[in-house]
Amino acid sequence: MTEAVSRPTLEAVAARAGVSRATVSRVVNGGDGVREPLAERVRRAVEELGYVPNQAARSLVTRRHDAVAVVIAEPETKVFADPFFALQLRGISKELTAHDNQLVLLLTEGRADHARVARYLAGGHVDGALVFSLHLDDPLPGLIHDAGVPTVFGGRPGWGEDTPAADPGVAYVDCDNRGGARAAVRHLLDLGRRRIAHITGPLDQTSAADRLDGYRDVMADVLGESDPRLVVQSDFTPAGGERAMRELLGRCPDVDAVFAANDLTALGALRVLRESGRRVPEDVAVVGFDDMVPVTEQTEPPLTTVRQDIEEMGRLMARLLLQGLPDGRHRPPALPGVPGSPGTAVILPTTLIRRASA
Amino acid sequence: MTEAVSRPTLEAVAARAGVSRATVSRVVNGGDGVREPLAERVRRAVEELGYVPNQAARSLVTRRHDAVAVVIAEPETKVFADPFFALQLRGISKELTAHDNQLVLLLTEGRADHARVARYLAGGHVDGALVFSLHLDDPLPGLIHDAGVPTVFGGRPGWGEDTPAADPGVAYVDCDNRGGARAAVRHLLDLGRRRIAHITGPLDQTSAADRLDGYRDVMADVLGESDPRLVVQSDFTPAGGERAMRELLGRCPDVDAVFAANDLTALGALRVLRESGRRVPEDVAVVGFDDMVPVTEQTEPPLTTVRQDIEEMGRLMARLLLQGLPDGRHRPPALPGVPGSPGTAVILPTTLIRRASA
DNA sequence: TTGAAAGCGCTAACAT
DNA sequence: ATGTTAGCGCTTTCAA
Repeated sequence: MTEAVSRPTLEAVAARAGVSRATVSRVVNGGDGVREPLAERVRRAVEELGYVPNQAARSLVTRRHDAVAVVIAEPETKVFADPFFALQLRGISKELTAHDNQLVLLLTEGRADHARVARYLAGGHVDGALVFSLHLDDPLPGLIHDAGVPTVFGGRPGWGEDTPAADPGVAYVDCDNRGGARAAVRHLLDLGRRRIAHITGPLDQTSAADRLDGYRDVMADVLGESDPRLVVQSDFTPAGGERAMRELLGRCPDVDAVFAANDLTALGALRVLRESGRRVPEDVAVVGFDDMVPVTEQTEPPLTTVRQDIEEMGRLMARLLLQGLPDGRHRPPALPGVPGSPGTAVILPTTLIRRASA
Repeated sequence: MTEAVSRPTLEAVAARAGVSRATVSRVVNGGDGVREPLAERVRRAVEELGYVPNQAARSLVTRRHDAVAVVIAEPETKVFADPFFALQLRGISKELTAHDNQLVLLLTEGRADHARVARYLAGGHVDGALVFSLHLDDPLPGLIHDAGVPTVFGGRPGWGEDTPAADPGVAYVDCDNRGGARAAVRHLLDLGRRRIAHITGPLDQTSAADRLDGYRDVMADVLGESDPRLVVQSDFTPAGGERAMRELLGRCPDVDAVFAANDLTALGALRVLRESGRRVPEDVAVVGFDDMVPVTEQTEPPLTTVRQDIEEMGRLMARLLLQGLPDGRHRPPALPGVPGSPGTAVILPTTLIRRASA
């Protein structure tokens, strides 16, 4: 195995360049206030010695780390199976990189990991945290809150004001789940469908709950009352979508449209519909949510869905966090129209993308 | 946004408990050599103040971080699309967690990121690095080497002894790619097939090159000479597998077996074979590599493949790294039969799993 | 513009 | 068994 080598210190560079440590430090940190011939000597010494600042020492005095943790409270398998996270991470990664911050990905699966993550955050390894995929009863937000690290959540946090983690200052980025769901259902109604079913996501996540609310809004509005058997709970996965669709076909064989809580769910539903001999969209129209292009364009038929810009959500989360951080070298400009203050919520719009399935 | 709070220091805990800093430090780090009544007082003070050690300060003196970086030199999209990484990470994660080390995932896509990652490693954030998915001309190993961080590679590194990164001390974990490939091809021969094609992975990765070598070993051995048109280069993806299979069908319509470099490739090949009206395995037998269960069991027909224990590889990588680290509190016991010295290579066996496709 | 010196919060000798 | 003290490598006043 490659062995650890002992790295040169500021002191060594100073000695080599024949200057004081302070001068080297100045040059390394941008070089303001050091005259040229000297600065150049220092740069050469840095180069020759292969000097890299020791971050522990630096952080100890600056209290900055130029690193941000992304905490995902899902098992690896799920994280890696769902393109949603990939897109969000890509957005986050781009924004952080642009401001010279390192992304540190913290995966947690189960309670034991929670404590470890909390310790990591409280231990001062990072300047802030971006937190995802919280469920209603999740203890993680409480722990993170206690860790005292600036945090932005991905998706509206689900806890009420009476929980230990309640904090009027939570910042989060989300899309207009309820509005998007309304648009989807309205579209199905416009198509003349009346027996419109909804396959939900896990209802302990606000995104799923909000989409269900949107569905109900429109159904109640237009049809007065909605048949509760048309709603089946599921879990945002293709397998879950299959199960739900079977269940649905069993209890309401007359269903003529399905609004699936996300594209992966729609994928499963589509499979079962085909299996059962239903034509899409002739017999049953299907609408998804997310618009994960690799999924939606390869379904048979191509999926009509509610588009949200997932990568942009990631980018905004990162930007919101960086903005709120105490002065560092690398703060992005304030978001226009978005106060950088605590408690900010950014809700991105959704748009219906019409393809062939509805 | 949740604001940063200023955390209590050792000093504060000491004052509250009415003891010296050293005593608090001892208690916090295991409590050896502190008598009970005192220790308890300290623990209470820690609790009341919500004290968490500052890692920067601690690392500065101990030179330990209890954190390990996993560096993946692929774009996020690919990392998250390929279950391979998920499995490997799970193995790594389990082993690290068991020894109280934090996993820090560093994704790099492109040269710019390389420099950043190198700085991160050299900056002393982690005790070691686990590095994946290197291509032959990759500058990353050189940079990582210069960073002077103990490293274990996933897969045999591809660079020769003449490159800047050459180091007789590289440690890596791999599976028996060549042997596995031989077994696959031999199996196809035993089935009576003679026009056996191979769809390769990206040949700048040793795993792909080794599998190709295994294929050639057996073909040359048994058939004397092999038709070069039976080998098509691809890239380990389903889409690549489709392209390659089409190409293959075009130039050798008489092909009666395909050894695909991995399961994802086989998946694509299977699709094209079905499309072209070939029956599997009657007309064309197909063997994959990896045995990613979620893939292999859902193909039509179920895929015969060469199994490697990916999660175990991850676990071993982590263990190898931890073992080689200078004394810390959390070193795993030495691997039986595996010298913990630099330059260790662990090669895991592969086994042919017979399903319906060959 | 440059250098000297203090100190970030912690651990580990060394004293007691 | 407990306390005292000297740094770890860096940034940042403050003086020169």
